[in-house]
Amino acid sequence: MSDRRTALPRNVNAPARHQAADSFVDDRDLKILALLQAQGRISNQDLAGAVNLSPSAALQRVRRLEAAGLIRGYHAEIDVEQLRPVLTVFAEVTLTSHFPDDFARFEAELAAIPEVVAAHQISGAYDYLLEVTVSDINSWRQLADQLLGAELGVAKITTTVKMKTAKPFRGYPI
Amino acid sequence: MSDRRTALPRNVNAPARHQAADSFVDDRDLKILALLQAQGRISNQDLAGAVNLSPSAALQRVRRLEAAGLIRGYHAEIDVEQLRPVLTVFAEVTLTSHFPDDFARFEAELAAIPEVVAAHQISGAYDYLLEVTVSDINSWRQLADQLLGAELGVAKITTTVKMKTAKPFRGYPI
DNA sequence: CCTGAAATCCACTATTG
DNA sequence: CAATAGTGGATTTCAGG
Repeated sequence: MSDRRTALPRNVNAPARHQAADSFVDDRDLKILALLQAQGRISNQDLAGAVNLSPSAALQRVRRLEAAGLIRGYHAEIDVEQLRPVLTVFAEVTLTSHFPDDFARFEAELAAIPEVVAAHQISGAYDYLLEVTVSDINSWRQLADQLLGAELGVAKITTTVKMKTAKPFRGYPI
Repeated sequence: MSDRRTALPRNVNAPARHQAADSFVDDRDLKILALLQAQGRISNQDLAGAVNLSPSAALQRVRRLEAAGLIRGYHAEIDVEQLRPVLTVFAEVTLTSHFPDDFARFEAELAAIPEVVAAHQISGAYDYLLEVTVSDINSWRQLADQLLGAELGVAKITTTVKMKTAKPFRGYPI
């Protein structure tokens, strides 16, 4: 299990650098990022060819982008619905109090629940938008009750049921 | 640009098979899927070792999972915020009429807008939940106006601004 | 559906420009 | 920073059970 290709430096909570970092990211890097985002398992040779570089130069750039945290990892896109029935719900969660500790405690709980596949803190009529995948609506009711009763300061949960995917996520415009 | 590893059969709109397909997916396949979802660029050798198979047998299974559409593709996870300032908004969209053609037309439009990184048709107080990445709130206002004025039958858009990621999407529980 | 060997291809490392 | 060339190792194919 050596797998050096996926052992990326963590660099968590690194400050966002925006323009400042752009000096390190030229057009070729952007093309590399776009290609890897679309085809995460493209061979280094093909990648190099696509950006008119030698394989060694391309590999050097990829390693630099990984080390800089611009590439956070590589993932296969799995069609879970072929594995088992999936009900996806979006949950709008409101907390009762809004001290930093309250947010942190709630987010730690979210991290521990695998069915919560993504969560966003938002600004508006509620506090968090959760994307949750469960087997059926009863499972969601149980999970929601659990969140409400876990002394996490959850005041309210509004559920929206997903019918179908209108546009699947396939990466950001680069 | 041979890259056979990413040239997957499309198999779009294949019927969901659920339990029926499970006869083709054993525990080893599930482990392979989970591993590739977490580490999309793991070497075939390491993958084979992790599931106690020879490299050729592991590769055969991966190819079968790709052909069956269970693996839809491979993607690098990019930290766009290091590239440029990003404002993410969630837009709740209501259409004026709800014939199949109206949905199709609207979804075709979404597909053509790169800033709309994901879209879900939902059941509830509105019709679609959009995840949109723009540079700032003015860009979003322009884009929203464009959607409202494009004769797409968009009746209403409610915007929620994302503050930060509470739990990043890193795949589904398998 | 697996193993194991053989062949091909590729990642990775100097070295040099 | 990039190209070239080399080699060790991985991917992939194929024969056989």
